[in-house]
Amino acid sequence: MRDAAQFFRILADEARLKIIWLLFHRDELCVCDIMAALGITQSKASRHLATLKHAGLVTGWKDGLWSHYALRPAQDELAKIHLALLRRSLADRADAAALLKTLQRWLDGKKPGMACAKAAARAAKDSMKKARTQHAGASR
Amino acid sequence: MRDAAQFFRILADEARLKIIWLLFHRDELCVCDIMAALGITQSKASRHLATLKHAGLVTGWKDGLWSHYALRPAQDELAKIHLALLRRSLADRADAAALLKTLQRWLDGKKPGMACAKAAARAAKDSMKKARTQHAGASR
DNA sequence: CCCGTATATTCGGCTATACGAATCTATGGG
DNA sequence: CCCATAGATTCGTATAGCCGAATATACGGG
Repeated sequence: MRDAAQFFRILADEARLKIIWLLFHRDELCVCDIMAALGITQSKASRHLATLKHAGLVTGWKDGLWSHYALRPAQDELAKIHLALLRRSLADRADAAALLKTLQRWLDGKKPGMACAKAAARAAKDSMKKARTQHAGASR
Repeated sequence: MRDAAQFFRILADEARLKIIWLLFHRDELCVCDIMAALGITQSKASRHLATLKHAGLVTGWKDGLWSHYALRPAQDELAKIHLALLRRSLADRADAAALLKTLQRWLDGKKPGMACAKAAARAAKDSMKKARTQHAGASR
């Protein structure tokens, strides 16, 4: 049962849940996509992806400069069913839908040859700023 | 999605998983039952039960000196399905079955009027000792 | 009242995990 | 070569969670 707890520990992080959620809907994403969609720093994106990979939920491969990540067809039965279920239960959450839309917007704006990691970092910083002010506003 | 992560965080602890698992199979248990079955200290049992209660997964009520706890028919859809699934996926784990047997043995030995918390603490200490020596043996 | 019991809570310490910033490592283009 | 880029890793730190021991609370019996 220790490994069951371990498995849930992997899911017990909002950023990781979001990454998994996005990967349900795209075959693959690169690190800068995650940065831009979640509005997080590069190191945070990279670290969480490494965690997911290490846990076996995700695969990653390099293609030149870019690292791509994709969901891994879960080997473990516990994981498989829980992930399928997770997908369904996230499906009717407003923030999950919004997240997909943010990703879509980012992907649409992506031009081949652009400095996409920098653009992603900018986008992330903007969205962090927006989140902060929203928060400040909401707390009054 | 923050609350989804929060929910998984509750499940991300072996002791809490075990408690939930036991409560799947008995209508109610008191703190000393948990201590004895899991082989943990009183404060650990009480704290994890409080956590589960606070998370809404469990209800508790006092009956004289004893506190009883029971699973709470989950209100949240996410929680409900995941718990049902969890139950199924734990069902064919050897350690989960063993845990139930340990509980059964403890309950069978329980006599009305006995100092059951003390007996539970003793049982817990014994099982901790056994686990330690097993561990030491296995690591060689 | 006073005591023993069952449970809750507090305390102090420890470990695990998360984070941003900075740095390191590859890789491809000029 | 050299440089800019994508991503991985390190570093120092902050926070969160877990723990056992000790203490506090609340209840019931004598």
